Amino acid sequence: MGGMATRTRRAERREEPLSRERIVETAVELLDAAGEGGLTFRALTERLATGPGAIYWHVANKSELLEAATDAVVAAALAVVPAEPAESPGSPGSPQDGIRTVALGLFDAIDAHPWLATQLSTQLSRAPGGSVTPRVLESIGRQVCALGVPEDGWFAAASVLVHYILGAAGQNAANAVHARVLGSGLDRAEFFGAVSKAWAELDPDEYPFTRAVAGQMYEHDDREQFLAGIALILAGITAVQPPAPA
Amino acid sequence: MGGMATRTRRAERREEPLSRERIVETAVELLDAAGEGGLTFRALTERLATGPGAIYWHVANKSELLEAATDAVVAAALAVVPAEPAESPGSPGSPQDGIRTVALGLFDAIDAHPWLATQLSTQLSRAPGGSVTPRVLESIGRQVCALGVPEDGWFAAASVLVHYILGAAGQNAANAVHARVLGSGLDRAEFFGAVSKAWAELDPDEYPFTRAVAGQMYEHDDREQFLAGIALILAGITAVQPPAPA
DNA sequence: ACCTGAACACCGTTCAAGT
DNA sequence: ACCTGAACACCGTTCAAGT
Repeated sequence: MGGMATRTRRAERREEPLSRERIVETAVELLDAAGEGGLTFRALTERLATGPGAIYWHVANKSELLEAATDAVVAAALAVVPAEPAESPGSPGSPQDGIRTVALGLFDAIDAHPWLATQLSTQLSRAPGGSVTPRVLESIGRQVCALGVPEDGWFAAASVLVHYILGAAGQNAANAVHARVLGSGLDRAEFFGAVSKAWAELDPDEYPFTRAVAGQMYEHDDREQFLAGIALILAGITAVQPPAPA
Repeated sequence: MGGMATRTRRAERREEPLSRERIVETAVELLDAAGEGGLTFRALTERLATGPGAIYWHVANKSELLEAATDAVVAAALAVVPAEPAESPGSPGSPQDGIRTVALGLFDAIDAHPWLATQLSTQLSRAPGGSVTPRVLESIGRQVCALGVPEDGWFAAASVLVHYILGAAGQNAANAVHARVLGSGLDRAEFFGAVSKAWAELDPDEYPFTRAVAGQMYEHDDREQFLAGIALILAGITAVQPPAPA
């Protein structure tokens, strides 16, 4: 919607009136910048140049604000994946591709907003009346259906997928944060070196598996590893319920 | 270690000197009683009849205390499962049984201590130097090995299992807490009724899967549902890597 | 070495008062 | 209807001082 005079736009981002939307937007910025501890009513009031009362006029409390922030980011992340998986027969995407797309969409969203991991897990459990649980459930549920899983297997398949995606993506994001915090340059190597070292010092009799897997854990590409887990689950889904006959 | 005189035991639980162990023990009690919000240095000092400084002498800060509490409970939960899965050829437990045992052990521990779910997820990501990550990883890793999975598949298999177990158990525990809070009597039905109702009111075009799965979600036994997910994963593990030839 | 307890900086939330 | 900002109750943590 172009304006004719650039002058009238001088108000820029200043003084647009406070709104729930603007508050949520600012909350996301604070969370991105400093994690869960960065979202504070003081920081919010400073950034929005108001008092706490103004915020409480638009938002009930902090947890509602967190829920709204989570929902906004998740909705944006899932908006990219097409609603109808592989609609036409000749279309390029298999249901498996659909699941990978949704999974990677959430993986990347959590990578970009590490606070999402904790928040999503929390809200999947609490606040079932909220909008974020149905959103996530629906987006992967559709792909599960498209896979031809019979109805009584829907819940198990969706559960395993959701919990794995959230858990693995959360761990990846946390690792990335650690690496970032430790310094710049060879962050990643340093961080993983520290972990490997700690684990290598474990008692070989008590922790043989952990020691053996320590290297494997960080050697490969994150997304590749993540997708290996998805592949395992997909194999399980189709093994439990043989694919529908053509 | 029997004492001869019962009189000398009169000190009972009173006035045993403050120790890190006693602090952690009390922390677990507070967490069990009132969840994560129940663990406070004020509550701790009151219960232990000291000042905050005394606690800080034995414990560095709150997050170290949380980690210690988590480790204590997890260690106790995993102590029941035998270290060596199906050692002798004729022994009753298959590797699959071993995995189910570990999974249910964690499931029950989280059910008994709902705060464990969040804590475990957090500590699996952060604090890789801690003791709880190796403990969990090792206990299910051994079973994965026993399953005959080749070494390059260890990480994926263990990842999927750990994340599913923690996620699903956490959700179950949260549901149980909600039901408990809502009242007594037909708690569970009421709580799930509320969720079902909220979901039934979703737009049928936008949320067909969520609506369809809502009933399925709460109809069946929790543990049975949980084990269905485990079965799916086990199928995936053996499908990706065919069982070793006899 | 171990404990006391006042004090500090900070948090979410409320509310009478303004416009 | 929407915003201000002082005030409240509570939090984790510190530290000089005791024993």
